Amino acid sequence: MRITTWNVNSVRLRLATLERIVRTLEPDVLCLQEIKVEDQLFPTDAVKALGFDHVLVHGQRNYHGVAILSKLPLDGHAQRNWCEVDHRRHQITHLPGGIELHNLYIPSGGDVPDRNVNPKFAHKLDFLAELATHWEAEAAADKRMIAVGDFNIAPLETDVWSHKQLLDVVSHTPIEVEALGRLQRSAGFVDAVRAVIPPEVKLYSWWSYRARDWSASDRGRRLDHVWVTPPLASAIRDASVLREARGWDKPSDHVPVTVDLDL
DNA sequence: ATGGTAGGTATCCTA
Repeated sequence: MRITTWNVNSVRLRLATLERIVRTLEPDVLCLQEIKVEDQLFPTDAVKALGFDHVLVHGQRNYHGVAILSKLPLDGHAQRNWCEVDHRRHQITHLPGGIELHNLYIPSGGDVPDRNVNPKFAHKLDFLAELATHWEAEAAADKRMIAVGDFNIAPLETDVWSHKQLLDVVSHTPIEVEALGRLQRSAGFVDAVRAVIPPEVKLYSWWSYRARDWSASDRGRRLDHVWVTPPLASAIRDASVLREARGWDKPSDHVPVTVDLDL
């Protein structure tokens, strides 16, 4: 099974790019974040025409929103809110074999990495903590689970273009990296991408729109992740980041991250 | 130290 996660940054504006990504990667399951559209206006017919018979949308107007497109049948559809904030950031379904799939858009956290002056940063940390507490309580490490999405944190030194220069930049601060670490430990998650591509190798999935030349400056961060619980760790076969998609017409600022599992 | 771009919406918010 091939699963891809991609922050699409407006699904309606990006349908041609979505089609090119599907033709290039041929994923069985494609998890989208930041669809920026409410459920009724999601282009369901267009994605079904790409071969995804099973479509689960958890959208909202203007901001956030997640969707799962699948060629495999999906069982159930749950949505979760964290921190009592009505943002559509988390949906859950089941893949064949009873595998629980989580599609996540973790809050970006604003500009100032101080929870006392920046409510968005506090929300990001609280979101991570509440989800970790939830997974710890249900002993999720024993379940067959996949968690994917835009986690908005680059945990490793090689996940950013400059570890030193980003230590005080939201997405790579020690407090965020620790919060993400607790979330990862909460269900014993294996970072499927780093299980394939060694942690020594620099690897990014996001480049700012603001760079004059994103590829030349290459100031990227690895914000998008695919994690699996221990019962699925031995199924990991391959992982890749479609860097070239950042250079296509009408790119998202994120590129797709793909993992192959032998289930 | 600063400002740079993009998307959706409404003339600003979020990333």
